[in-house]
Amino acid sequence: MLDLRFVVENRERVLETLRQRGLSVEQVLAQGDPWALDAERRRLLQRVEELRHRQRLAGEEIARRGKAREDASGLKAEMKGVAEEIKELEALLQDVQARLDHVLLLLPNVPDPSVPVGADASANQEVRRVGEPRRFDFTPKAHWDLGPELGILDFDRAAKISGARFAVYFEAGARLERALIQFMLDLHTRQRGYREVIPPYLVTAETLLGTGQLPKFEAELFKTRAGEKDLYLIPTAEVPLTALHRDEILEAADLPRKYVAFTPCFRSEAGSYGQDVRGLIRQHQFHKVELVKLTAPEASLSELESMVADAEEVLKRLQLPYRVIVLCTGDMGFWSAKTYDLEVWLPGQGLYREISSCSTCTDYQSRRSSIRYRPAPKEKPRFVHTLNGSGLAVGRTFIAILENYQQADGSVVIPEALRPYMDGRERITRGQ
RNA sequence: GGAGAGGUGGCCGAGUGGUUGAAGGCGCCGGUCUUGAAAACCGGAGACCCGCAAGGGUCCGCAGGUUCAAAUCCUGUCCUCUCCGCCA
Repeated sequence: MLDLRFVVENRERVLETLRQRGLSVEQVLAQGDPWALDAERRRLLQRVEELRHRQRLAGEEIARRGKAREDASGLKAEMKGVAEEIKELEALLQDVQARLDHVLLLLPNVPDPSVPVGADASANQEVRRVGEPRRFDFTPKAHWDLGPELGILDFDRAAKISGARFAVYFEAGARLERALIQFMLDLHTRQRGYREVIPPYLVTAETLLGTGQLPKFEAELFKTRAGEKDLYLIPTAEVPLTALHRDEILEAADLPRKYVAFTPCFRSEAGSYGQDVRGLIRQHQFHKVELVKLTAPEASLSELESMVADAEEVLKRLQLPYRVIVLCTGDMGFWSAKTYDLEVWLPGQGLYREISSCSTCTDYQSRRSSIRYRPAPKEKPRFVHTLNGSGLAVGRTFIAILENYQQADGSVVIPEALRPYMDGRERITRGQ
């Protein structure tokens, strides 16, 4: 969430952010006016603190008179009234605070000044293109044809077992998926300085509140129930990784903190009916290697650039053509201040498709989650900046390999970088 | 799942309802001593929030309750540990 003080002091900027993101100002303010609520909160708080101070002093006096065997009944009676007044004011305060918190959670992050302003994806800007799309002397197929034909992907049986938006991987398919995971983890841990983590895949509502998925995006999540307990399946490892240091104060020397995790991700994809229904593009369950960094505010933007480079390195080594896009204000995620997408070329579909998204969330998540660091000994703690990025989405990388490395006979050549992870195998062919 | 124990400052650990924001120890910081360090001795310091400051407020897992007053009493809840059962 945004800093209350920032909101109070930068009313125009906050309203502008809502507009730039294509959100309705009226609709958000209908949930509560943060400026009016804050004024009310201050008024109540001041009064409560004053009474509490009186109560404390009177307590000491009563104790003193008790020892000295003096009468304190009048003071006690008076304090009873004060205690009641405090209770009443606190109830009011709690209500105002709750309403204020509620609105604050619904305000999105303020975009970085370098982000292009625009209403939707059409205002996104291409930053660079890397690699040349290969020329085919035959018509390249889409992975949803290639995979089943090779016997390594089975959507029909997945539908039988679990319904739409699931896939079964067989043999070389399963092996390729596993090789990609291993390859990416090795790259990020050995050469890019990330610490490997296996986090929980089920998290509490509180954790999701900290990263921003709740309360606004509950529909996208799978919720589980076991007895009295509600837990959510993670939509991305960003959630547990960012939450690792919730309620902690880190040392400046510990920054940047860099984590990489391979996890399955679960998304309900509510509201995407009819979109990307074929193939692996949009599944309820998919694999991702996720990068997360906690940094000092000053380092945020440069760390974002280097994170994008980390994700790009995977594509470069797999020799997949891609482009880098900077998302405009209207297309960015709710809690992001700046986002780069990597889009890989998919010849079977003739388009560039998102395969990674790297963002800095500045202090939006760290404030919600209370993740701080101490700039120097004795100094006041400050909120860290949180960054996250896919490094990469494994399923979509799988797609890219199938489509980019397909041969006229329907086989798929395995990129050299992956061969060590597949027993030196060079090619996936039907029936092997 | 059953039975029990417990959650206090960076860590360990004491705490009779009222100068206890909290003894003591470890660790930490400063000093004495030493060529330097260690040891020893002396002194200092809880955290967070608001505030330029003075100062104020909050915090003994969390949330309620009793009371003039709660770390201390009551209720609920979460978590941890031990034993038993089950299980990858």
